[in-house]
Amino acid sequence: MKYLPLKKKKEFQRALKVGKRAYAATLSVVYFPSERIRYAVCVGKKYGKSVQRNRLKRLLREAFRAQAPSLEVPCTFLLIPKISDRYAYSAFRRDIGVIFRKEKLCRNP
RNA sequence: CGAGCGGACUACGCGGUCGCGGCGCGCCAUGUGCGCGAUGAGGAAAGUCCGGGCAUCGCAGGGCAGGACGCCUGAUAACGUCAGGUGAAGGCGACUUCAAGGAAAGUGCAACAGAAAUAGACCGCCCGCCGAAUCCCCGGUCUCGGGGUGCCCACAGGGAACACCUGCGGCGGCGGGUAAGGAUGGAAAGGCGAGGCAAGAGCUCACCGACGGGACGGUAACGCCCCGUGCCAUGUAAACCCCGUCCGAUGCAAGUUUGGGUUCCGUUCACACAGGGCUGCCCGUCCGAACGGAACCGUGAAUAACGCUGGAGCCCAUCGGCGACGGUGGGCGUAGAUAAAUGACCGCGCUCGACAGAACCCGGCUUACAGGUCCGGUCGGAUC
RNA sequence: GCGCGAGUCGCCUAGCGGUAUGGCGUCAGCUUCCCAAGCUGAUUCCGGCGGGUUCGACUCCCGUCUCGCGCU
Repeated sequence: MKYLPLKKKKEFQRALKVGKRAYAATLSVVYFPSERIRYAVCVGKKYGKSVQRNRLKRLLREAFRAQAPSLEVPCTFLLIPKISDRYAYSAFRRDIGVIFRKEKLCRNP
């Protein structure tokens, strides 16, 4: 099962317009229900140079991929990390799980 | 052994599980799919500072403007790059650094200090004349008037004399000569020594430097030697500029294909000198259309495909060359994304892992960088 | 990706080869019963950073850092 990325600028604008927002310590999430599980990460130039940005995107994708199988309701997600000096995989993975439970999107309470 | 110099290379490794990009093959039978296989960032991929390829502008032509470069010879597709030399500067040395043409083509600038700044004469030195020279104040304004200070000193000779005359010297004034010396400065009209002179001065001479000419060596920059000229001309051209060489513009968001069809309406400029393109301007040259709105069918539209990676390619051997590099032969197939691919976890090892992520492609430059490996010189110390 | 521009006092600026100008601010004094306003004086920058050219660089040249803008 693949998780599809969002690509077009219009899709991002639509998500930001209709989606619900949820927050955790290391990142924010915008989501709305859709037919399949889709996601994107938002990492602009303010997060650093290309090496730092690529590293951040890899960590977010890996954390999302680890938590996604527990989802019950298929949605489209935008992952927006908070700016920091150090980014950790374990913190992203934990906070994504926290948000899923808080928004009642997964089976295990 | 210590210190230092130059060059080349490398950029954590191995195993396992789950994932990512495009590619190939297979399957389910077309979707926003599944499986297998090999493959997948750099020495700087960076900054975008130069040079090219490639593409479009009809051709890429001439001139002006503008820009870049600047010792010589070579390498190269080209370069502001590289190699080998020359010169200058630094270092005991290995070696390093240098935008290194022209200042008698012209213009500009040179603060402060200093007597004087691109030329000059304040002091000084010397010669001549003078001692009612001269200096100060007020008025006037360029011919001056009034008031005050002031009739120099020492020595020698003549002389009755402290008068007066003469002489040497000092002090002061005026006129002239001079550019040796003078607190400065980045720079003071070649330097230094001797002769010469009233005092001085390339005025004269030796040496060094500079300039001009010639011979020799070198492809050349240049080196070296000889002869001549007493020497005139500060610095700055990364100030304007002059000389020589080179440069058409725009850049893959270039550009090509699809991006619809029919009907109607409107605007602009034309049927030769107006408009538009090539170019910032001129010459020259080319073109007949361009744009906007409405209705119906159709519709993925900053999209899709191409450009997009086989190229001045990389590696090895050999030959030519001091070298950059070139020739020949053999081998290799090596990212191609587009919200944009290398990660997470576990185990082991060690020196505990820096700077950092392709976006059309190459050649350089510059900048960032934890360490590690190899090679070749140098200096110092000790021992033999 | 490609092409441009700017960094001067705590803030905003001027100047563009000769040790940096003005305003706001801050501090002190005068004025007032006190405050504000006003007046007077003082304080503050060695020029984003590193080299080079020059006697001398904020200024000219090169490199670098940061910030900003344009092209779809």
